[in-house]
Amino acid sequence: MNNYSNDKMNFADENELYDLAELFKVFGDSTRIRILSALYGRECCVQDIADGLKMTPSAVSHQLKILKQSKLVGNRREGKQIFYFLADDHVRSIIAIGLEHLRE
Amino acid sequence: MNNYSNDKMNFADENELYDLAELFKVFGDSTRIRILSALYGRECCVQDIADGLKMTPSAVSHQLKILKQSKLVGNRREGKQIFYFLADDHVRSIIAIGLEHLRE
DNA sequence: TTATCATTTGAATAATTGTTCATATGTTGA
DNA sequence: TCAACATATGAACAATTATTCAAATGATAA
Repeated sequence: MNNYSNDKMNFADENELYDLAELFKVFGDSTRIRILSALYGRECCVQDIADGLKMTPSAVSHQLKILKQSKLVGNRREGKQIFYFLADDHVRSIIAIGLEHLRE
Repeated sequence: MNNYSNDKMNFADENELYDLAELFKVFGDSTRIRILSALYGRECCVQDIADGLKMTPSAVSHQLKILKQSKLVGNRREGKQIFYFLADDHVRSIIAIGLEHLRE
C-alpha cells in the first residue's frame, strides 16, 4: 500500500478544501459505500447492484449518478446494460485506509 | 447471472461498511475539513481554530467533539487551553489522497 | 413499427445535521 | 473565596439529502 504519511497538503486553498469535503461527502453514505464495495473487485450493472444490496434500481441509479459526477466510478454500455466500475486506485486507497483506521 | 454476494468484496461486512460511511461522513463537512487542514501541520487550541476559520468557539467545539469521537484528532490540556492535533497518519493519508483525486 | 427490458430522471417526502444562542463546566491567579 | 478566561453542552431552527414513486429515455429483437 502507498504511504502518504509524509506528503504535504501542498497549500490547499479554501475552494479546494470545500471540494475535498464534497468528495468525502460522497463516500459518507452507507448506500454509496456499499456500492463502491460491490465494485471493488469487479464491474457490475445496475441491476446486479440493486439485487445485491436489496434496493430499487432507481435508488441505485440516483447514487451511481453522484458517484460518477465525483469521478469515483466510470461506466460502459453493453447492450441494454450499463456496467459500472471503480474509476481508479484513489478510490480503493481511500476505502482501504479508512478501514485501517476503523480496525486499529 | 451476476452474483457477488458470496465471494468478492468480503473484505468488509455490512456493519463495517456502515462504520466506514460514518467515518467519511466526518470528513465530508467543509468546516471539519478546514479544521483538519488547520491541524495538518501543527496543533491548535480551540480559539486558534475559531480565529483562523472565523467561527465561534462553540461551533468549533461541536465539530472537534465529532472529530475526537471518530479518533481523527486527539487533544491535551495546557492550562486553560486545550490543544488539538491530528490523531495519526491515516488522517493525513486520506486527505492527501483525496486531494490527489481532485487534482487529477 | 411494437414490445420489452434496463436504466435514468424529476418531484415529493422524511430524516439527518451544522450553526446559533444561552448556559454550564473547568482552570488559573488574585 | 471570587473573577476572568477557555471550552463544552443542550435545545431549536434551517438547510441538506436519500429514498420512493411515477414517468421518461435508450437499446434490442421480432
